Order: sequence, then C-alpha cells, then structure tokens
Amino acid sequence: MEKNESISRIQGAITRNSELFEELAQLYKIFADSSRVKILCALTQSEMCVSEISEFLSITQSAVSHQLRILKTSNLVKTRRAGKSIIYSLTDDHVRTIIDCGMDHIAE
Amino acid sequence: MEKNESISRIQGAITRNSELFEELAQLYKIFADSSRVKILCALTQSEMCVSEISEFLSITQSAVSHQLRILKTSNLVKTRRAGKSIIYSLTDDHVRTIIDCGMDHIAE
DNA sequence: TCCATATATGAGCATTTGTTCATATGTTCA
DNA sequence: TGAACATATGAACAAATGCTCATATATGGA
Repeated sequence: MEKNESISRIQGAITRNSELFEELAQLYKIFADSSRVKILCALTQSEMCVSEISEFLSITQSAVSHQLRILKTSNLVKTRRAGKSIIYSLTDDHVRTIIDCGMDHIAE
Repeated sequence: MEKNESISRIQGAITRNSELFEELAQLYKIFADSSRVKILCALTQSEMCVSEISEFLSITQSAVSHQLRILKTSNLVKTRRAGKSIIYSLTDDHVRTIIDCGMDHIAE
C-alpha cells in the first residue's frame, strides 16, 4: 500500500512534539471547568479577593480556594495581601485572549 | 461593610451568563486531552482517516474512534466516506485559531 | 491576649474521563 | 457469498477531578 508523503510528515511532526501537546492540553484543562473559567473571566474585569469570588459562584469558600490554588500554580493568577484579604489578579493578558477566542467559537 | 459597585456589576454579569460559561468550559474540555488536541492539530494540516490517526497516537484504533466521536458530536470535525475508510476533517477554522491561541501562551 | 474574620489545606467521596477488550457494522473484492 | 479490511460501539475499569467537611494558619481590632 502506497504511503502518503504529506501525511507522514504531519504524523512525524505531531509525534516529535508530543510533549508540547501534553502542555497544551494541560493549559486547556484549566479552562475546562466552569468555576475556573468564571473566576478567570471575572478577573479580566477587576482584581478580587476570595470572598468576592465566593459570592457569585455557588460553591464554598474552600472550593474557591482550591481552584485558585490551581490557577496560581499554573501562573495564570497572582496574589497580594491586603489586610485580612488576599487579592487575586491575572498575571498577564493571555487569559483574556484565550477566553475571547473560545467565546468567538461559541458565538458561531 | 461597604459594597464595591464595580465588583457587584461583574458578579452579576457572571451569574447572569452562567450557562455561557458552562458552554465555554465544555468547549475547552475538548481541547483538554492530549490525544484530542493532537488529532485536531493534525487535521489543521490535512484531512485524515482513522487508521492514519491511529498511527501517530500510541492508542488503539478503538480509542481513536471514541475520541473522534466526541469531536464529531461537538461539531469540530466532519466526515466523509472514501471506500472502506472514513475521512475526518475540521468543520471550520476556529479550531486552528484556538490551538494557536494556546500555543502562544505556552511560548511565553 | 482573645476573638472574629479571611484564606488555605488535607481527607474523603461521588462523578467523570480515557483507555482497552470484545464485538458489531459496513465496505471491497475475489 | 465469504473473507479481509476499516471503523464504530458497549462494557468494564483505573485514574483524575471537583466538591464538601473539618481544621489549620494568619491578620486585625477590642
């Protein structure tokens, strides 16, 4: 059976960059939960503390903290302390771009 | 305790559009697996049949079929029959845009 | 210093997810 | 029509995920 040259090149490229795709999937995994994507979208509008985020998600403060830890570990958000509160904000504008990109698709 | 006007508006916007964010998370969920993202990236280069895709992923033909079904149900890919083979291709260019968007972030 | 408030963390649990195995469906060709 | 090939589907299962509950840590004010 003849083997298509072009397909073979593509297969090779994917295989060689396997780690890159793992990383890419890992990134999307972060956006793949409605709580997290809501948090991220809120933070594109303004920095917020944990309790403010808790207010509009219907989940406990604990759950919010767990999610924020994931976002922080992935370097998507950063924190600063303000008295008793911890203020969360986006580390850069990539998040906004990624969300917009997905929204564009949904809008069809 | 004083309630920040601007934060309150953001919270409201997120809550009102809750379903939209569910949908957005659902979209990212599709990209949140390395097998699927590899398939999608391959298809940005060329249409392919199932066995060609099986070749470069280290998973069984069955697993590939299951993943392709998810992609098709989500309308990210379409199919056509060519003899014994089923040829998969992207339904539109949004997929490419979304992948590029994520890649940009990884590149830092 | 003691208490209230704000956030973080660990254990436990139910749900979801991605894979494999076995098998069914569908197509081509002798 | 029957064998070989290509793909799809269902069941089963291990691993990952997101939540809650209980509790720990940290800050500010009386």
